[in-house]
Amino acid sequence: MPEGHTIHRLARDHRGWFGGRAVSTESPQGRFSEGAEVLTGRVFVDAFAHGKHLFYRFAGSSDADHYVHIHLGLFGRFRNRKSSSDEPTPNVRLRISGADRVVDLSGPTRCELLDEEGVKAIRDRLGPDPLIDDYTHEDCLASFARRRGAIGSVLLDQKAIAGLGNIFRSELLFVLKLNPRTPANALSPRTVEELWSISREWLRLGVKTNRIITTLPRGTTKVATRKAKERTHIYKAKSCPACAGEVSVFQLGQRTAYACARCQNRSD
DNA sequence: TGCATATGAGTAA
DNA sequence: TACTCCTATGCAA
Repeated sequence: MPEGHTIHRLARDHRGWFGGRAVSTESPQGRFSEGAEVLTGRVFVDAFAHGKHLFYRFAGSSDADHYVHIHLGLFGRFRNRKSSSDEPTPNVRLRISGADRVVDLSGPTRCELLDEEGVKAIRDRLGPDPLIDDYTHEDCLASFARRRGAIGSVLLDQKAIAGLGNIFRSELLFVLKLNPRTPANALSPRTVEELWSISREWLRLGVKTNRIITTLPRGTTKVATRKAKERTHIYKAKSCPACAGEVSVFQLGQRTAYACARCQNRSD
């Protein structure tokens, strides 16, 4: 279930469970055996996220620190295990075992060992992440201004803004009443600021609740249990929740987009 | 039981 | 643009 909030939540959890202590690592599947061998027994210093990318930092002994870069892609997922005596399934790429926590990673698009330079190279390619406080709506505005594509495509482009995925894309455009084909560089500063601020709120709520909820009134923090269909407005909806009209389903930026042609007519 | 689908992105052409 | 990686889930049969 990887949009950015999932990754930031994983970073937070893993930092809390393993941070500052030596852990053991293994690759039951075998595809990260060399990495696991380098890392096992080392101190897990930190975990952090940028967009949908997860990074671990491991202490070097006499050498430089080691980093792990993980990207879940569409299929990757982490599972928590009770203890290291639980047999991993054969497709587990990486298992990390700490004093009282064990996590299994399966199906990632990327799971690789990097040095500090390597981490920097990846982060340099990523756009501003609404969950990272160093970035502001100004960064987002500057980024959008440089792009010619439709806002519906740009929202999925991790170089433009990092951490949003296909669900948040449709939901953001819906609440802003924006036509997905509006050029990103045509949006007013005010609209971009609003887009940034809503993204931040939704992603933060996502970190907290571990799910995507876009239907809470702005500023609300109390989350009532909601059925899946009530958590989003337009994504995969049959009809528009505002006008009851038909939802248009189309490909935009290589992915399926959902929008109401009647309500989302702003071009800014 | 089996198949379509999915919240992603790199690479080749 | 098309193809590839790779796994889990939900729903139809």
